[in-house]
Amino acid sequence: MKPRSHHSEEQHLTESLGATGLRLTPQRQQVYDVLVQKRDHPTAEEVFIRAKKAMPDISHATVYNCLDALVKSGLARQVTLDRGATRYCPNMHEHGHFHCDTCQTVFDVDLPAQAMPLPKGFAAEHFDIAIHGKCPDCAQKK
Amino acid sequence: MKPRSHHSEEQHLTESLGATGLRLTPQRQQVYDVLVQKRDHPTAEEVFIRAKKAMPDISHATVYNCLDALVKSGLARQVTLDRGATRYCPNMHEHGHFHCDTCQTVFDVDLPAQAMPLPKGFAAEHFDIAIHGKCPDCAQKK
DNA sequence: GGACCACTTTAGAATTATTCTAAATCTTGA
DNA sequence: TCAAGATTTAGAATAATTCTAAAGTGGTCC
Repeated sequence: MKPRSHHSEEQHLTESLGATGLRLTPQRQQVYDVLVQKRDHPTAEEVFIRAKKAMPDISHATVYNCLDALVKSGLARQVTLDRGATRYCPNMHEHGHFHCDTCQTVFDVDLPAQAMPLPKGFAAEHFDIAIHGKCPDCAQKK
Repeated sequence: MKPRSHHSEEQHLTESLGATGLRLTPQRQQVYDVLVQKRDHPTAEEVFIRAKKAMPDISHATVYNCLDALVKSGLARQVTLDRGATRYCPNMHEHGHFHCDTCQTVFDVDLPAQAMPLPKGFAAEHFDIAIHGKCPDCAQKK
């Protein structure tokens, strides 16, 4: 048995997409790269703008399609805070999002393995935890 | 000292809005009533449609304005689930939202007094917890 | 007992976010 | 090589929200 040292990113994408019946395409790769390169929770529009730099012909609809594909395949998460555009995050580790109401930054924060006690019968598949407040810097500046 | 048996809803609204520098208007009252009468987490558009029945001249922008006023005054919460319209909820008791991916219903669920351990320095003001999965009925029907 | 001022509402236009459509392109397996 | 299915594309269409300017409302200070 050939030892696989570690999955390359490409392998990882191919497998995750494949498991959902989807293919890895250059556009999906590109959109994923954008998410990973700057983990600032960009909106679809921002992803579009960044992706265009490397791939000028990519279209708006494709970015939405790619983001959906990544989300469905468990490669990215949607982050919805308030009204306004949905944001995307490639961090699949269990975490929540802290939104600083002052500087508007979104931070990933580790959260305790969700022992969230739900009423009997509810079957949870996914938790979205958004916390609003002030980040350390803004809290200090009072 | 005159005993105040309990706040009337109107008093409650007037006080909460007042504390934020806002007035209780017939429109705000109406929008609040819509939220309280059917607690199914309606979107702004749905609130608009329902409010129009009792107040045919109310406008779209006013509904948004009223909802914002209620949220700012701590009389209602925004509920954002995935992409798509924001929903509103007059339940100010600490709770999270369970969204059934099958029947699309949104349930209020009690959650443990948030002992959510945040990294040092973060000052949380508000938690939004959305859980996706299957509600008891849909989970059973398999 | 009206003038004033700040707050609100209104209709509709404008903007923003997302989805849809139909045609062109690419992939893959037979 | 072909056909079927998946994907991308530009642009139109729709949905969600915000903006704008004008008109309405209410309380208060002479």
